[in-house]
Amino acid sequence: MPEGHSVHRIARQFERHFQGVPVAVSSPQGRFAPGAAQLDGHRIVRAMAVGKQMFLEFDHGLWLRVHLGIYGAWDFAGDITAGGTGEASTASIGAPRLTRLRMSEQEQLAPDIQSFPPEPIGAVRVRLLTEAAVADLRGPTACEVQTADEVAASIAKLGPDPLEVDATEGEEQFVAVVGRKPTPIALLLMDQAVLSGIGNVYRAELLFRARLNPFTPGRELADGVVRELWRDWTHLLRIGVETGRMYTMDDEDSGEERPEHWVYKRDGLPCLVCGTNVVMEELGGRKLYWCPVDQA
DNA sequence: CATCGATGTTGAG
DNA sequence: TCAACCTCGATGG
Repeated sequence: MPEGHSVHRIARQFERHFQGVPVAVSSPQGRFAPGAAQLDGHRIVRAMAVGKQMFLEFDHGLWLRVHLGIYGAWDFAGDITAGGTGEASTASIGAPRLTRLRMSEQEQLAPDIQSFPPEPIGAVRVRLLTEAAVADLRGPTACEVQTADEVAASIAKLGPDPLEVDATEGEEQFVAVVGRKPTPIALLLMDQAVLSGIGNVYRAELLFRARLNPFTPGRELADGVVRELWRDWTHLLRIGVETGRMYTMDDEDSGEERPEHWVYKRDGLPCLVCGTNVVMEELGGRKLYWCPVDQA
């Protein structure tokens, strides 16, 4: 479920609380026991997010690759901080508070844990445990140990992630690929081999913000329009990573009663710009929302 | 309390 | 094209 911004935030949590210290790796559920044994006791030296995938590098050269899929989630607990760079630690001067934070497409604080480490809840595929913090992974689509070469191969299959690649190179690559595809732009934006990290919410919102017809073939779009899509995705992704929310309306301070999004999940409701009813259609097995007038 | 559907991807057919 | 993966909040009876 999470789109790219969440994965960057999760990687940030690992950098902040798990990097540089020995990590006990286990698989309470059992399904990942062999992989856990390969990593157990080593230190995490790097956490990297590329699109919707996260890669944790350990000090002996092996990596953990995780993709949350549609309902995977990380639960962090212990002496941890929640959220963005500017937020203060929850640890007080005295005993650390035992915060519990669930990170999936949404982030939510759960009631503090009573003892550390807490018992695993449900089917925990992998548990990463340090002296101060614990991370439990549940329901992922992918969770595997990789060599550095395998990591490189995984990343090579992915289109550019604006926060991971050189901005100019990423933009040029995206423009070049879109420019030769007959595929509807709505499908290209969701194609992780073309551009990394966009999911169904950001897809619909980016297309509306650009006032683009979702069915326009990539190669029929002017380069400038495609560049603007890249730049807007970069913009929205940055906001998402900093806030933990999928802000797409650029006016957080306007009325409290405003909808969260321009068109996503607003089929049958009036377009916020022109009043025409937003429509929904299945495309490539996913629901696509757009305004038939503003995005004609 | 049962059922549905989801911000995703893979792989079978 | 569609089921499977196997979680969990929202919805309805």
